Amino acid sequence: MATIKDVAERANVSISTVSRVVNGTATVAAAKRDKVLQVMAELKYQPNSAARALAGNKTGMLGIVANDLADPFFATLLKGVETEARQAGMQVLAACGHHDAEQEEAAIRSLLSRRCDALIVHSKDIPDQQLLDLLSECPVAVVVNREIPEIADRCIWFDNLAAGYMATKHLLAQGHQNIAWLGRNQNITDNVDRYIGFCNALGQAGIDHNKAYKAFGEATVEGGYQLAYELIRSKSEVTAIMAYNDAMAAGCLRALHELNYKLPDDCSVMGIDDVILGLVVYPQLTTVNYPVEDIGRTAVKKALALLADQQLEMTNHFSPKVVIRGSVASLRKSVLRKSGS
Amino acid sequence: MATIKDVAERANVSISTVSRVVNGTATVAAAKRDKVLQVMAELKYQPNSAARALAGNKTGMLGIVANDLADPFFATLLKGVETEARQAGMQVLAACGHHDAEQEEAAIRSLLSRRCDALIVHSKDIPDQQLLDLLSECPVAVVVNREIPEIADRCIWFDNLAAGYMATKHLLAQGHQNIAWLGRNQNITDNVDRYIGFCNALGQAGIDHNKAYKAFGEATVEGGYQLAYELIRSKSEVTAIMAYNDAMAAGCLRALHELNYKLPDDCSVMGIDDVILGLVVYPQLTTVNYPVEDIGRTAVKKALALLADQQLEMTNHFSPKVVIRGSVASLRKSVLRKSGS
DNA sequence: GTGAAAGCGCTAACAT
DNA sequence: ATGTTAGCGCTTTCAC
Repeated sequence: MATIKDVAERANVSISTVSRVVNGTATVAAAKRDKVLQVMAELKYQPNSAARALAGNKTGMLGIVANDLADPFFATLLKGVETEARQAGMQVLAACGHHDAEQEEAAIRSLLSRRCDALIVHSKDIPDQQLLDLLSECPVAVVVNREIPEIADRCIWFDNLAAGYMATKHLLAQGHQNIAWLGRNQNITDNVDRYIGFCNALGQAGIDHNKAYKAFGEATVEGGYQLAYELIRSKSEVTAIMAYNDAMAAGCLRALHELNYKLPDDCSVMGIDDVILGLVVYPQLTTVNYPVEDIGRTAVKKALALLADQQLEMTNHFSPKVVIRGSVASLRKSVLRKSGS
Repeated sequence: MATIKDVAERANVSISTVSRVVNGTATVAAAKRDKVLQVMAELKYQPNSAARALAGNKTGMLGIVANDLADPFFATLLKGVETEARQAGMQVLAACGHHDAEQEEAAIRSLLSRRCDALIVHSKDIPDQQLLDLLSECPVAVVVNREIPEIADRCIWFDNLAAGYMATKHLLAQGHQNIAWLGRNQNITDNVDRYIGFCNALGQAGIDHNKAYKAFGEATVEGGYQLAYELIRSKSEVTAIMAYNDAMAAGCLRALHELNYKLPDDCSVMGIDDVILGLVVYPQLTTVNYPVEDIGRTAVKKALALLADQQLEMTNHFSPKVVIRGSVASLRKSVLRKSGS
């Protein structure tokens, strides 16, 4: 591939002049500029980013650590990040943690090694202190979906507790009392917080959450399916299911269909996340919106502001919002229907 | 961040020695090696990839051009690419084309500029010749989901025509005759090929495809929904819908539910792609498997082989496979049910 | 086994 | 407005 030197020689100018034309860092005589531009095209010149990074001490790359790129949740986060980064002329370098502490660390290290100008980190498996330690090597790092007190101003998170609370409140408002919790069998903060929100709402309604129906499994469509299938067969008095996330809720819906439940009247189902899955199931899922794409964009904005040393004040805390669709019915209606059949 | 020089000084060795320890390119006396290792840890040394790339003339980066990272299809492709790349110790650099020729070109250029060792390209909007021209600047490029005669050996594609054909055959085998085609309103080869497959199957069954029911719209859940809704209301004699992809098929299912169709008996629906959406809808979608993740992995393997100058012979052509789930019923059953109601 | 030194392609002073 | 030059941090000969 052609280098800046090749271009300079062919255009009879110095490499500085070529550099100026490429970067627009200073004015160049029109004739020379045109000649350079022409030669660049002829030679299909593409500046070497490695050399640029080395000389200029910035790479123009934004690193992002996610868990699993195929998961709609991370894919959406990534999209938000990419959109915003591209607008700022930066490239996104993605590395996967695969829900594993060691791989998460390796992912961060490789991004560090690439000298990304900034890092957006989604990590659940590395302990706070170790993460802080790793990130201390990075000029700018923003943490998403996690709150670390020491760097609270560089954390962007979603209020999972409020999400669990609001979702459950919504179910209670529809008259449901026998509400089951379909949880995730993994103690990450998301899960714990949503569950606490669930318990709080129940407690406030005078329902003892210890007596609430609960089942725990994998946070996937399949996990939700299996859990719901078992639960409903043994506890037919349950009139509403609060799932940890939309994937589980979708599995849940499928199980109920298979058990010939008429939805949503025979049983209401509520999710949290608001991913695309909720739009394709029938009935469409009533859920709580988790603005992932927005979070991704905000994380990048924050990172860019930090890079530019602007103290740009912005929310780093996103609140949930209930999205009403078709999977939750009021209990009254359900009961009427049941007694009628 | 610490440099190789810092490490060398602190360990009382030359930078060459540090380099040797880091890369294992030559044996170093045990004592020195240990000292270097220790200092590296103390200083949290991370080799600067830019400098490495510049000096070593390879970046260890694999570039991938996709359209939209949030689309489950590309997300899965990306996952396959990432998995395979990571095993080979390479990092993935993603750039988006956003279904637009100019942006696709910009994406490729930026990847070229980054001096990726190899490129995996998914491009639909750039004409063959221009794409060849762009890729000629890249040491190794593999094209996915497209066949360009000049570089056929570096193309990995899926037989869309066979997919359309097999899917339609499946519908015909269930006795359906009034089959509607829910197509994409954009002439990319995928769409055209699948449609030709559809027509061929129909023709073989003695059905004039010109008279077949057709509707075209956006290849999304929403697009499928709207199209199906309109189509079914005006052409109730349709007993089966062949959708361009799973997303449209999912939208289709929703429309039918809303029209109070009993599925799959009142109307069968078939998709193509086999993405996660098909597992959450009810009934689960009968579709044709498109092994995207596999294609992603194969593309990387091919790229790596090319990099290593191995002439590794491998399939660069993936065939479809029908995946039978619950959204297609045999016509006989449907008719019986209809006359009985 | 180890160190010195020459680049890799570029940017950013610094001259002119 | 333009050219010269000194690095950026590393790999890789080439000597010893």
